[in-house]
Amino acid sequence: MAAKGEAAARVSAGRSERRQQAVKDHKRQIILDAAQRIFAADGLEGASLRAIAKEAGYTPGAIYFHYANKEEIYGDLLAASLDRLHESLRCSMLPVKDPAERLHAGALGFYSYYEAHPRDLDLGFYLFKGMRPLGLTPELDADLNAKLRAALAEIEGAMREMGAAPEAALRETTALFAHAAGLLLLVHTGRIRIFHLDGRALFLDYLAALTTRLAA
Amino acid sequence: MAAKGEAAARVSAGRSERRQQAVKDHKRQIILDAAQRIFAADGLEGASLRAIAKEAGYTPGAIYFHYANKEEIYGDLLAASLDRLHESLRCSMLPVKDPAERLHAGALGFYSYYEAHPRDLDLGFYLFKGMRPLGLTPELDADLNAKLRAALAEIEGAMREMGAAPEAALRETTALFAHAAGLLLLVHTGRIRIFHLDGRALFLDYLAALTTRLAA
Amino acid sequence: MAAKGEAAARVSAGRSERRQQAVKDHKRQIILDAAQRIFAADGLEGASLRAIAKEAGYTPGAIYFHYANKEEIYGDLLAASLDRLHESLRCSMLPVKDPAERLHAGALGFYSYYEAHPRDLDLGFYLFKGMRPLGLTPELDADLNAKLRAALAEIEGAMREMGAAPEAALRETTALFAHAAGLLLLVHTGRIRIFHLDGRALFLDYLAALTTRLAA
Amino acid sequence: MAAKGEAAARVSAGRSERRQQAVKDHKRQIILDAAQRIFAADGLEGASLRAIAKEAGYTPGAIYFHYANKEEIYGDLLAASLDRLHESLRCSMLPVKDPAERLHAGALGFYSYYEAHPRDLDLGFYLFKGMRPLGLTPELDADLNAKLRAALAEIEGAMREMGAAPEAALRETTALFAHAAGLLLLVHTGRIRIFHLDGRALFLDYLAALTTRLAA
DNA sequence: TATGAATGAGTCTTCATTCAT
DNA sequence: AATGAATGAAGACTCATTCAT
Repeated sequence: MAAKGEAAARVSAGRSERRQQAVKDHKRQIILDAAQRIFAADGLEGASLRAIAKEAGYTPGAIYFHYANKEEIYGDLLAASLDRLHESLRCSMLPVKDPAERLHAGALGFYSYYEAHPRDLDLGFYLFKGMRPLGLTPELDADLNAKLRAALAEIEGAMREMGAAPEAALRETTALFAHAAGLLLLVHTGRIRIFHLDGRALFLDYLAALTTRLAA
Repeated sequence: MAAKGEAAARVSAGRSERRQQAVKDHKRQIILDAAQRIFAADGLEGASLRAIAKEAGYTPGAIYFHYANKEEIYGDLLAASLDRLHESLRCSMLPVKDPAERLHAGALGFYSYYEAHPRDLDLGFYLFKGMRPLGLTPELDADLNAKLRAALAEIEGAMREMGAAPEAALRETTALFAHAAGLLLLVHTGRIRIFHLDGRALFLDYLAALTTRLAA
Repeated sequence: MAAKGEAAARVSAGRSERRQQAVKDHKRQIILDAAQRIFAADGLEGASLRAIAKEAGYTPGAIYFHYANKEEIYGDLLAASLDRLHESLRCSMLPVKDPAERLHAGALGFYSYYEAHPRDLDLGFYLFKGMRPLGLTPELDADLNAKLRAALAEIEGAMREMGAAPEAALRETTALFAHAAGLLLLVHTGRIRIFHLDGRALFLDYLAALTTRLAA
Repeated sequence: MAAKGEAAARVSAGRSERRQQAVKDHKRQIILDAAQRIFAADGLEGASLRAIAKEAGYTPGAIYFHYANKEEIYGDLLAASLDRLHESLRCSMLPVKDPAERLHAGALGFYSYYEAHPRDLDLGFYLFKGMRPLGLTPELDADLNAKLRAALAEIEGAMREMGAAPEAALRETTALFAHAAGLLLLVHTGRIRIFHLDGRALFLDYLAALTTRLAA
């Protein structure tokens, strides 16, 4: 009877644990959504923990039960953003059969995603405020890198299907990433206006040259 | 004799004015240097007026005699950086006769400058804190843009000497700028490590493709 | 039994809430008292949030948990003062039966209150720093005006009992208020000394004339 | 010859001194006018020495050659205001023959002056920030009091011509002053609106009662 | 006489974080 | 799990005043 009871307890504990975990995740999500809204409205610097807490319907102190600190929220926010990016790429590439066209779709999808969500790019690079090793734990950092790689792997894959060697595909994907990021920086900071040019047009130019290169 | 005395006085006044101006500039320079150091150590966000003043050997209030506000210091810092960039490009391009080689020298000089001075790139883009266009007055902003364009004009010129049409030269210069910026972002944030690649090598790849393109 | 428990819980919750509210009010009171002391010592302009916080045994930031800003403290201070005034008037008028005598008691009580608390009058008029209507929110302002009117209504009531028409009572009350304020200004600034006269004596003269007027 | 030379020198010194004094006064006047403008625009608290200096075309430090400190400027400002008040009263009373009418004209002139120049009343009472003996030297204070008395003496004189005993005239003048000041306080702070009454109308009521009193 | 530079103390307010309850 | 309270350090900026030149 005792064993039975224990087993039941264990099972019950398992269920209860799972439920608790679900509740926990849900609350984290609520905070995350609030952070996203605040962050979208006020930017990285403007978003204070107080504001996020308020938006989430919590007091500032309560946040610390769900997140160790502000950086962790940012990490989660970035992870979610990268997941959305990945999903977006998948959706736009999946229906396309031809590898070259798939590459085109994916690359443009990448550019478009960050064109539409400037803050997300900001978030992705916000560590670049002077190299301070701040924030993110190595694990979290590794996790974020993996997510980014996973998203870019879609594009890399298309290149390989086009016949690119693995190293070449990696190099071109990285270069593509850098090019898009650089252009978006110009676009979002308004610096592109100096040149009276259009970021998307320039990106299409780059894509055209890339396709030629890969075809050769 | 009276005339002579007046003339002397005028000259003396001119000298004194010039001296005063020189002293004034020198003081601004001291503050600017201090800002540069603080800024290099703590990043754009971390650099406080208090810290800058302390580093410069001033009280916070004293700064306001030389600069109207923090933004103005940033503006000056960026202007100085762009001037140094321009000077650096000129030095590395001037001795080179062949246009293609000059382009190569200039482009690499551009990349190298920001590779060596990560904060300067950060400074150049620091408005990208979430799209708020705040900060720099329109005049200052225009001035800074002009300085950037002047520096890039060196590279643009080389392209034109290689036979590129004006619009093409502008497009390619902008793209080059964006590509370098994107790569440097990857490098400085350490994100390049995800791909186990070298930023400079990637930039050289880009340059090679560009040269081919312009030659065609 | 469950119902009973719930009921108990509800009661307990009610008690706890009430207790919390009491604690909150108490803390506000502590700050208010500190503000009153600082304010009495250094005047309205001299009283800084820092000083108030220190006097209250708080850090400056802690004040903002209890008050949104400095103005709100002033508002509370003034509200408390007006309540004390009202209470004081009630106490001095209540025991007096004869309307004329009650008016006399009330009016003199009014004068005496501000004679004894110079800063409170200052507080009441502190918006007069050059007509800028800033400060108090409209709601708070309305609330304070209501408190003042409530206090003066005691005097107005006595006038009406003496047979004054409503409009006359209002006019005379307002005039009485103005006269007292003007005299107190002369007294507190020491300007009354120019005339070698006594403020209270002058106020009694005014009261005598007023009584005659109302009797007619 | 020596004597003659000395005399000439003395005379010349006298002239030069007088000229210097005139220049000095003129510069003080320039500062004073600037202060008046700034002060009218920004109020007592808002007017900073820097702003006044700038408005006067001086640097802050230069002000200290003409005024010992800010308070002294205020003192001069008040003195000038009181002179203007006096002049204003004289102008409005002089043409009126009948003493009762002259009193009326003077009293209303007094009210009107401060009604039109709210800041001047503020200035006159600004010491009332908690009794601090700040600022004005005893001599300056005495001077200002004399100016005020001189202005009010016009009104006092009219009362005496109406047959009032000296003490009664002084008392009534002081009371009139206080009444006007109290009403103006209510008007300028907007507090009069609580009562839905008009300051000037109330003052006229007061004047009517006063005239009756003095006629009796 | 005037400037330009500097001081030093001060202003109010915001922040991420901690902790007793 | 959450609150309400509090910390303490920091933020940019302003002030009247002084003083060498």
